[in-house]
Amino acid sequence: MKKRVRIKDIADKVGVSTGTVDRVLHNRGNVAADVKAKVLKAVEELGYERNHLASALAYNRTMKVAVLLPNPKMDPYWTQTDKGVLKAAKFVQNYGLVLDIIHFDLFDPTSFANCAKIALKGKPAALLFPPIFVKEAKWLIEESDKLNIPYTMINTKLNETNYLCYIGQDSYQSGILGARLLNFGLNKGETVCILNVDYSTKSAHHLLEKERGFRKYFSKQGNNKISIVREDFESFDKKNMFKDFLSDLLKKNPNLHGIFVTNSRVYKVVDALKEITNRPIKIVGFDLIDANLKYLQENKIDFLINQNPNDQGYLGVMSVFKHLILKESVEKIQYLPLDIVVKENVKYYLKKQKQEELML
Amino acid sequence: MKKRVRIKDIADKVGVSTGTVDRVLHNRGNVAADVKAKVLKAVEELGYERNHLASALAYNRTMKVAVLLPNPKMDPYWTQTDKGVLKAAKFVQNYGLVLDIIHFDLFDPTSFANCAKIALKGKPAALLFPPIFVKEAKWLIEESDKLNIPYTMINTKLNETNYLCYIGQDSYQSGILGARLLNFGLNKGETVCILNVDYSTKSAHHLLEKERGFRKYFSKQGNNKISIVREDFESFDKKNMFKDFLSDLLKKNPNLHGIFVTNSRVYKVVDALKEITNRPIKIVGFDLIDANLKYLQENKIDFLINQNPNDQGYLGVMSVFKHLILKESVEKIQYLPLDIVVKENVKYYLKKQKQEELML
DNA sequence: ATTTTTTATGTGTCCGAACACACAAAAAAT
DNA sequence: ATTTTTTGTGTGTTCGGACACATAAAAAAT
Repeated sequence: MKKRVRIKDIADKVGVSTGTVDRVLHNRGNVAADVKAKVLKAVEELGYERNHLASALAYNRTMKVAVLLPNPKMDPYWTQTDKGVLKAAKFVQNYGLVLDIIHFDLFDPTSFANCAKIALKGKPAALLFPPIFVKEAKWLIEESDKLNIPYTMINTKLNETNYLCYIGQDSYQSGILGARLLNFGLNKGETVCILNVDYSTKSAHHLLEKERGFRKYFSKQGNNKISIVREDFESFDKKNMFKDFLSDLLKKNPNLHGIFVTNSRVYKVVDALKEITNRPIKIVGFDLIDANLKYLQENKIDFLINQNPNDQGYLGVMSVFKHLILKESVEKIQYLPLDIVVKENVKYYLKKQKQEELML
Repeated sequence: MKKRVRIKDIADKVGVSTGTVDRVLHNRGNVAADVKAKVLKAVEELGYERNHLASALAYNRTMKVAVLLPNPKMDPYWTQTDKGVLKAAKFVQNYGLVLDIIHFDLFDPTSFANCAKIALKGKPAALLFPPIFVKEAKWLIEESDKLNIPYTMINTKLNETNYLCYIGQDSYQSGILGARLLNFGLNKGETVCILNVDYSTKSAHHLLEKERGFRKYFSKQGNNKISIVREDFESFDKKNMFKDFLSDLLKKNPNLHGIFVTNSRVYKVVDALKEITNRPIKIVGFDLIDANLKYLQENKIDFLINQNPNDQGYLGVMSVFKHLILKESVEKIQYLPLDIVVKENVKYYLKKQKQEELML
């Protein structure tokens, strides 16, 4: 196995100094056209590839990347994303990328706006944030465009913006997937329910997309094998009310044998159901939170769909890394994988979530 | 965000030279006990972490890792593993790990033995191989133990060996998973078939484990809801024979509504079935090969279970990297994730297979 | 024709860590 | 007490690449 080609090797071959090769490689100018051509040819012929390690070492300056995230203490979902960011941070710091992680209040647009200002004040080389608050995010995007700072958006996509990369969940597709799984388990003539619980405006878009996907799947099948009902329940903490609500639902739909819970609150559904009926009902929900995992183990939840928010953070940072350090092109839209999780394979995904350590 | 602590920083704090700190960090000896203690304390206090980039750069020697793999041209499965290895190779070469990839003939033990000899002759710092041929592999293992060369095994585990790490598929668990999926789709009184096709001794162990897991799942359920039959078909290329075989199977089992194909030949089952019956039969098989993917898209295969052989190669190399370069401990047994793949989420896994590029 | 400016190229230092070498002080052998 | 050996410590060079600086050659301005 031949050893790696260095700048020096190219310089020797062409008969110039390393400085000149360096100028060519970085397009610093001040190189005669013919020499430049010769160098480029040698680069090609020898198959030169930059040594990113030495490069990062010599470059010896840290680029700052401002990362805006909701305070991880406020929400388990964002805790995960935060962890993913932190893990990536450790990796990229070797290459001189320093993350400036700024936490804002998930429920306060003003807090986001303030943090955005702070972020920009630090003169970052790139930005990473979820544009949860549209108005405030648009301001940030405008400023970034003016200052020519690339930004990666996660979680929520704002169209008609000039982002480097978007990383997030594919809600529509996850709805389709949920339908697919329930359809596999249900028989002709049975009814399935799309259940939105703890409905809030912030998640409304995602939930609607899931419903749209869900319905799309069945309409595509075209056989009317299964009928669909949709129900929302908002004031969710009132457990008794919820039980009544579900009892009512079951009474009205005697053939209801499947429930698609559009978010992570699926455990609450199981909680309530087991006290009011023993009708076999197949249940599909989202997210590997502890309460859900417990019921998954007990076979009370059939499938959990997982879109690891950890990855969202990790990949977000990596997109910036690829752009800034490796200077490679970045795929503009990256949807998180939709993992189908059952009791029998859950351990692999939990391990991944806990460690995700294979890459340093 | 504070900048990284260097060896120099420690040296300054303790009042010694960088050489001394270096000696402490590498346990090179020749350091006074009290000085060593002080250095260690400073390391702790300042939170020093080695800069792997600079370290690899300065170390400036390549360690060779011999990788024994079946010739990738002979088998799509091993093509994948090979790719995973190659990808990891590119990553680790920056750190001075050079892979010496040696291909042997998948069907020839002598070839493996010869390649093993070649591998050892190169005086590698570590070994990576699938111990497919037990006798020959044991010889290699003995030699490695004598020479004190660490080795990682992939694909097949040889017990009572002193391996650094084993990475492979969890066949038993994948059998359980297959049962779980079919059980979800089948109704009381229906029959399911475990079908081994293209049975060969080399894969016998894996197939038996899958069957064991499959049966275990149903016996655990304990409700006798589903009855199980097991069938083998060996001379598989004879398509007409296979059709007759399947026709016969269907006739004998009028309630057969599920088939668990224990390997990647599931597409052949679909091929044959569609010409002899229109009975609805739910089908679960393995591996994301093109022929299977086609039927997955057409809803003729319900689930494919995927254990990315790519990962096997990648993680195998990384285990050696972690051990040799990062000097971190390595998890001894790493089973590959069991991905449940349906038409609706297949694209994520294909993408992963094609690129798997997030980490350089 | 001479001076000034621009363009092209080479040289040297640095990044953080690894390790060879030099050398003093301490310990052991004479 | 002197010489030899061992032990402890500091210095200097190196890895591959980035970039500041120096300088020579060519082009432009006077």
